[in-house]
Amino acid sequence: MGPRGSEVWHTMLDGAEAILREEGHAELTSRRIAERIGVKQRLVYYYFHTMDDLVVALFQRLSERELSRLNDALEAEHALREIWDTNVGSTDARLISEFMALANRIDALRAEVVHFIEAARAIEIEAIETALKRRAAKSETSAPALAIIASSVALTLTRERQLGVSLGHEEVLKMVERFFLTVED
Amino acid sequence: MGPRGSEVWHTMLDGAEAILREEGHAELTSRRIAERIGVKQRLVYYYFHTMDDLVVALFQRLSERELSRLNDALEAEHALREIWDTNVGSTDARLISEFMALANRIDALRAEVVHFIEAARAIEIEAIETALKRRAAKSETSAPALAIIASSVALTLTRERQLGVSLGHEEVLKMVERFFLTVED
DNA sequence: GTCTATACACCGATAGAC
DNA sequence: GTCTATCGGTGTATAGAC
Repeated sequence: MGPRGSEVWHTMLDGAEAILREEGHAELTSRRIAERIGVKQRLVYYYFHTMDDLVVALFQRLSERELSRLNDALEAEHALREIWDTNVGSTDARLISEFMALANRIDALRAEVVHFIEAARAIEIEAIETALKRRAAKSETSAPALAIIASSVALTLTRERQLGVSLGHEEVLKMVERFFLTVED
Repeated sequence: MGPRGSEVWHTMLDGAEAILREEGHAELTSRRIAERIGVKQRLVYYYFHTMDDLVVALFQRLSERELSRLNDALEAEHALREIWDTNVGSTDARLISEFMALANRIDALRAEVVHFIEAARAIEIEAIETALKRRAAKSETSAPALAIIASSVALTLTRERQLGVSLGHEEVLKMVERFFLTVED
């Protein structure tokens, strides 16, 4: 396995990520990656033993960045709102759906996905608990339940917006806004 | 295009659906379908001009069945609970994720997915409105918002259960149960 | 309606030179 | 570390016989 973390290594993952976002996993081949970043196909197999390894590494890199981002948000004043806005505003639903389909097939990727979901949820639960405590409001509300609801809805809104569906979106956004007003300023 | 709705036509879609559920779209090829149902590959192209056509037809068949099921549930006494239980209990999250990824690539499929989401949501909104009216409770609650929340959460719970994640599931199920007790006896 | 046979493209992966 | 060259396999799709 080639030097993990090297410049070329990152360049290859950059190319792979762009292909996955723009064209989907059917086009995510060693040849397309090499063509895109201007090297020969053989080199991809120098840095990643198999294409599955490359996909797992790509998800790991993305997962680490996202978890780091979530941890940073935890320090912000309005952590909840920041997490929500980012999830709804800059999540790439297509990228996620491609990874989900790939995880059905690649065991190592599925393990990474599970780890990410659990780690992200733990952070989000913490953000919600902090917000609820600060307002000392509705202590009977379950933070884990809210965490699942919020992340589920955020993903759905993003996916549907990208598909071109908007039925009910306005109403749910209003409801979320009302919730924020009760727990954060 | 071969006889749509004929016996062989359905057999082919049955095989395709099984492959998609069990092995994913990477294995959904004309050769594998033919092998699985015991015909020659050429025949697949007699009934479906292209593999994309087959995928679209498969989703349409599934979509029609699901919408019909939802409409039937609307007639039941506890429509909401029935819809919820089916969504959480017998939805195949893997099948959905495979279709989602395919929809990123196949325009005609994306159009079918959009139609399904909108039709299903309309039915679910109706079920929620009926339940809310019957109890004359919380008339300020938005049915479209609840519809999005419920379907989002149901899909997440199903997907995560199949992945092996359970963090927060118990809490959200309790919350749903409490909601049912307030609108449906 | 179902078959045999095949054209053609592209894939993952490896051998081995420089 | 990057390359040329290549192998074996599989995919979509079509020509055309029966």
